[in-house]
Amino acid sequence: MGTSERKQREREEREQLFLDAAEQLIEQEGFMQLQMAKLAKACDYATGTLYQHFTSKEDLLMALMARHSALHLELFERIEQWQAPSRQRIFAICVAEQDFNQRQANYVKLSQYVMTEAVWENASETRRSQLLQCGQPICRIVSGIVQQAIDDGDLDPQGASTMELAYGTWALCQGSHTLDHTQGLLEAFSIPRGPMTMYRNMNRLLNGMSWHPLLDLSSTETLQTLVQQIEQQLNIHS
Amino acid sequence: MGTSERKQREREEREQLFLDAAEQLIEQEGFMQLQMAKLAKACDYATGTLYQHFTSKEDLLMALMARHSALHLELFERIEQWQAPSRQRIFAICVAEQDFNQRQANYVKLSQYVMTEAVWENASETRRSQLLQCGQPICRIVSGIVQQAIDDGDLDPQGASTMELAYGTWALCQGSHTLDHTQGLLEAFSIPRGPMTMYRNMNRLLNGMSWHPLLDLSSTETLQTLVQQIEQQLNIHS
DNA sequence: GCATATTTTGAACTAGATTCAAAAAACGAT
DNA sequence: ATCGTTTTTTGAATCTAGTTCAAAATATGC
Repeated sequence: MGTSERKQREREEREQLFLDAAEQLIEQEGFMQLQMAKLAKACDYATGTLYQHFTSKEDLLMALMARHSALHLELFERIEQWQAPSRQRIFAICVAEQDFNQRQANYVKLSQYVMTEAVWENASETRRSQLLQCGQPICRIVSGIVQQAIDDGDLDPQGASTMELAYGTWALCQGSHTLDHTQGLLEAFSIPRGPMTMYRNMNRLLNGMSWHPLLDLSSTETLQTLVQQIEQQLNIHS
Repeated sequence: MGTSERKQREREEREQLFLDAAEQLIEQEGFMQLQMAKLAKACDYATGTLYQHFTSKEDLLMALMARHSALHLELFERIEQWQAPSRQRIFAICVAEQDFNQRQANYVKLSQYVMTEAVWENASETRRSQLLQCGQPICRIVSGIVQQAIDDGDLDPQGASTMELAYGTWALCQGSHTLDHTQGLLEAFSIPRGPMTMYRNMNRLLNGMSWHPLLDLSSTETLQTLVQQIEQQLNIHS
């Protein structure tokens, strides 16, 4: 009946309200400082009400992550639409992500935290699969680019599945961001901070997949121009 | 004077005792279940005593990590001693790590957790730099292998620092392990579990660095043989 | 053997997540 | 509109586990 639909909608709205407020609080004082009671009060609800939406604090963090990944997806969709050689498109993902993560450092940390057993295991099963679902379209887009490369004859998979190749780029991105965001690590090993290191390594990986056209890494210029081109065309930094 | 030396030693011994016990408890029930009071009791000490060694629970987890990384280092040292072409040696690190992490799944999770802001920021500064120090010899060894490759003419850095190249392999390993250990992730994206995916991607990266001799990835056989060879020669699975 | 300094102890303190019985609100039938 | 019933909200009470600290125990040096 009609009333229950409205209720459902109101419930959904309240959930978004909680998430909005959580986002704001995290913005202000970092996600470690987030407190359930404080959050509830900030929304003029009782603590218990918060627990009608999220089974635990971890569940809430994960919900936040899931919602946030919609923004992330948007990025990928922009690249999906972009008409360009596959090699540029796959690299564009890396560039877009780098920029995205740069600006949402809190979220990189949060996602790192959420993927931890400590958090993962304390969220509801529903939430976990929701979050995994969020990855699906992204996965589809990346696979699509790999597939395009194969179809265009730019990439010979040599027996590897499209997923395997996509996984490689993913792992490299993931690992780079993790290392990047670990306090003091780059400094301890005197690795220059900044995206270029990761860009170069990504292109090495792509070259190693024989993903044409290969990029010449001996010139800093070439890569920098490429990055700028991508940033402009995709309207990154917007 | 003599007495204070003995005291120092006893203190050190007790610290190891705590860490041993913590290790055992984690073995039994996972690191999330570790409780300071329980741990102290298990060692027949009061809770307060535990806090004379570790400023917080996070500090303890980090100490555990630091100690554990000595085992990790051992692995790297075995490879450092190993006389072989640089390309085999750098890949051997990957193989050895894979095996190591396979068997110490708890530690992969712990290290993932420890590198989280939530933990990192709650450990003492001393401990943090201790942990970073632990990475130094490993870093040195990997850099050494890269350097060997350059000296042997197997690798043209094309202007990249040895650290940058080492960083690439590190990030790929790191990222792969993170993804591997995130519950349900591989399954959600139907990526076959097992080390071969990561081995192939690592070799793609190395090929992309033009690290000679390049490995032909079109044959599963070749790679598998290589892995077996490395495992035998390094006496992995021991 | 005694005065002083150091170390250990564990009960008390604390923070903050979670629960749940009571109160309030919504609902639906009369 | 009224009343009995169901659903939702509330927030004080509960609970867990990390951390502290004053008192007790032990060690040290004279």
